Amino acid sequence: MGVSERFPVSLNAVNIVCFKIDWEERALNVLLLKRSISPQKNKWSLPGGFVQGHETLEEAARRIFVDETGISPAYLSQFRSYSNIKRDNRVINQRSGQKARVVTTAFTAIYTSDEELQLDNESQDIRWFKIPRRYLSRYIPEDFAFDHYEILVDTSNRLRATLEYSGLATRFLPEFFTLGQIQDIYEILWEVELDPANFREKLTNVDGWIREVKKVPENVKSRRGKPPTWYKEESLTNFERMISNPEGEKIREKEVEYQRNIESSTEEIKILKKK
Amino acid sequence: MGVSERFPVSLNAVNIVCFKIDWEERALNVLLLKRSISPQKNKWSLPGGFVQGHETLEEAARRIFVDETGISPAYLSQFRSYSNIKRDNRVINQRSGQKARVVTTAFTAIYTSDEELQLDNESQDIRWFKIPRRYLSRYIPEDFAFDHYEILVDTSNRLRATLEYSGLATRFLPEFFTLGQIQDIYEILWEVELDPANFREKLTNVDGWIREVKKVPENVKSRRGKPPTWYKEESLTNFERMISNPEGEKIREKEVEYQRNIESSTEEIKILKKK
DNA sequence: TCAAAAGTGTTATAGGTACACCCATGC
DNA sequence: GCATGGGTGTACCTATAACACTTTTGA
Repeated sequence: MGVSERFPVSLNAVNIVCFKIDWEERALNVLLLKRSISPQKNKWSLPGGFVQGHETLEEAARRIFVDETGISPAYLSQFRSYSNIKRDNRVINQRSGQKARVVTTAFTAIYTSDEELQLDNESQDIRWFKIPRRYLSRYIPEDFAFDHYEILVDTSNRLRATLEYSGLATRFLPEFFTLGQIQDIYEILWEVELDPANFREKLTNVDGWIREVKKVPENVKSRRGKPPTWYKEESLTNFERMISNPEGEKIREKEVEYQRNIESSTEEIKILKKK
Repeated sequence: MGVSERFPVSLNAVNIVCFKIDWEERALNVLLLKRSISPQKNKWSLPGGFVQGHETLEEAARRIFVDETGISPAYLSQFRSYSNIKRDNRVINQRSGQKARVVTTAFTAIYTSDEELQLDNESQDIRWFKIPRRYLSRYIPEDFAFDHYEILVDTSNRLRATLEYSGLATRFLPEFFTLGQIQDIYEILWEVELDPANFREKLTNVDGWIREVKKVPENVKSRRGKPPTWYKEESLTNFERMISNPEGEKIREKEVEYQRNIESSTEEIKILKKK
């Protein structure tokens, strides 16, 4: 059962849900690995692994993600921990047959570049998958390892909901960007069309989020149309007023559903109070 | 270091930040325990303990909270995990001297009733502490165990910020409540005064959150003034438009600061990408 | 009858939505 | 010139904020 009753052994893992924008398809993508080792061999999974004794969850997430994918995320932040007992309960000592359950902490990551992915030796395939808001199952693998499908769905719902009241959108963009590109992020993630005039109005009324930069960044190839004003992120603020999503009701419903799920998971056990 | 390099031992704990409203003082309170065991003996701490192998984090949080306090929370939801290596690194085997680090997952809990607290044998004192927005240190103990002060501050900032776009306020109230009581929650947590007329307007425009109930609940002692309309929570929605906090800027700033902190904690390690 | 709490109404201002229009550039 | 993406202006409507006012009760 554990090292002792007092200190039961459980293993701490992390999993990284890494998003990027596919600019050609105008779609949100997520990075998945096909496992080549047991358990759950041959199934698709989120990048992840065990936390070592000398590192924080955040450090583990970054280390493991870089090791398993060959790329480095521009943003990495804790989402929540998953601890269903059945999610992963494995033998940790072949001789004694001792088993331990695995608690994983899911991280939301954002990747902004376009480098080549590198397979490590625990995976047989690595790919970006399109994750649309609807009919998700048509675009992603059927055979997910552990509870990684659930983690993916929770994380992407939260990501979409978060855009309404935080400046996370700019984390999908390079250092210098235009207002039109911020609008693109919102349109791609929400799968809606927004009025450019009103959207810009909204953006320029958010304090402390983005700052105009005078010089045009290098490596910008000129194209048709008026040259845009360039901006850079100042700080990742939360908004005073929401940038409201025309399809927001559906996304907020999913967040409500999610809340109900994580709450009900505690209702199963009834404990009598001491008296 | 661990069971093996592959499966490093780390201990999973939970801590519960339990809030309630002190209606007499019109203040937000948090429940703290004074430890009577090592480590960190005689320091004040959040209720918490180790997760057993057969239970989820949520189940552990509820079990431990009930055991340690004698009361049962009306709301319990994961906040985030804390994994600083120095936060708690303890000997788990006296013979071998084997040490293990403790990762804790903090939970936000809300208590709505007023039953008597029960001390268990690992604590020498249990008390509700007032946690105002400013000059917090004047109201809470100086000697906090582990990183519990940090957890308390993060959690209460998040709680205050969350009210702007979610219906969490009703979780501080009993099954049946009035619009005035919802306003009280906002006023107490934000330490502001809100216009009753405009506040009611806002509330009645939120879909699916609260529902009018025709009958007057029992045990309501009549008092001066027009008898109020009674409501009950329908579902814990996220709002389409924020209920904006006149002091919101300061609270949002704290959330931004917090975001910066948890992000920068990953920046310390630089890892070269494989090529 | 008056104080207290709940609840309604009114007005000025700010914000949101829809849409027409202007600007600078490459082809 | 004209298509293209960037950007401004305006009219209309809704939301918010401030505050006066009415309703219903207990003492």
